[in-house]
Amino acid sequence: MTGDPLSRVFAALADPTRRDIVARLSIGDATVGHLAEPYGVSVQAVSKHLKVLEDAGLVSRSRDAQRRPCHLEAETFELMTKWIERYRLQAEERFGRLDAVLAAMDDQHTTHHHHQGAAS
Amino acid sequence: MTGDPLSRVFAALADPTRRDIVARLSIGDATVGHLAEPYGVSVQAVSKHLKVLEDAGLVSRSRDAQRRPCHLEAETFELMTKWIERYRLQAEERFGRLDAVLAAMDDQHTTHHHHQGAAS
DNA sequence: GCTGTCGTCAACCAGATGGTTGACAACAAT
DNA sequence: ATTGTTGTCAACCATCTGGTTGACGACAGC
Repeated sequence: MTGDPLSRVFAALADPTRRDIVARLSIGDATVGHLAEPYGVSVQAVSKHLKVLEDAGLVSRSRDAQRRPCHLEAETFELMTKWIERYRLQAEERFGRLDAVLAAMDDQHTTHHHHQGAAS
Repeated sequence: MTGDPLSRVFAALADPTRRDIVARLSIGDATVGHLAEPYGVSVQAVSKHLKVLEDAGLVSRSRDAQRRPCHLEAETFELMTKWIERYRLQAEERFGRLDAVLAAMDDQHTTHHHHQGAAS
């Protein structure tokens, strides 16, 4: 809708209902009606949310009779993570803490347990 | 201001001017007037942007006489990256592409070790 | 003391956003 | 062909957002 692709992605995820929709779609595809159930909002509102997510490239919709199954486009997340990592690392480096950050990231990937409070 | 912390962070970064401010602050601290120069907006507008970034926990401001040096709080980025990675990995896993994703991430870290300039 | 600079606060405005309700298109089922 | 289900479109409304201008507070220098 408005602005550049990166702005659309960030704006799309700035709403808790839309983040929740993304969370549910990460489990598996779903229809609009199915997605609308848990929230206290109308189906039209959810349809709008899905349009925002679709414009951001985070969701795609196909056809199945009168249903519109929604599918999460996970690749779009990289647009954000690339931007974030770039400036986070740059800032961390200014404090000479780059090594600690990289170590924490490696730890995060190799093991799935919660992170240690090494950052400070 | 509005909503939960995660929404505030995403909303703060949904604006290109604010992302640009973050990019500049990743190079080093700066005053409000100094940050306002490159954009065709008033100092008051930039002051508002900084308030949004501060409310999101992405920026902190100290005092130096009548100046208010702005400082990037890089740790707050983790709030986002954690959320993003969680659902991205979950979605990728559904396609059996988890191995490829993890490989790409490892590659990203090893290249970062030889830092700056290459990441342009 | 005045004067100038840096920044915030307050009021205002146009446009976007998130929600509602009502109408309707597309398809399935009877 | 009529009925029911699924979802979108359109209009409307309240609130938020990003910008403006004007006034003011805090501080440095004359």
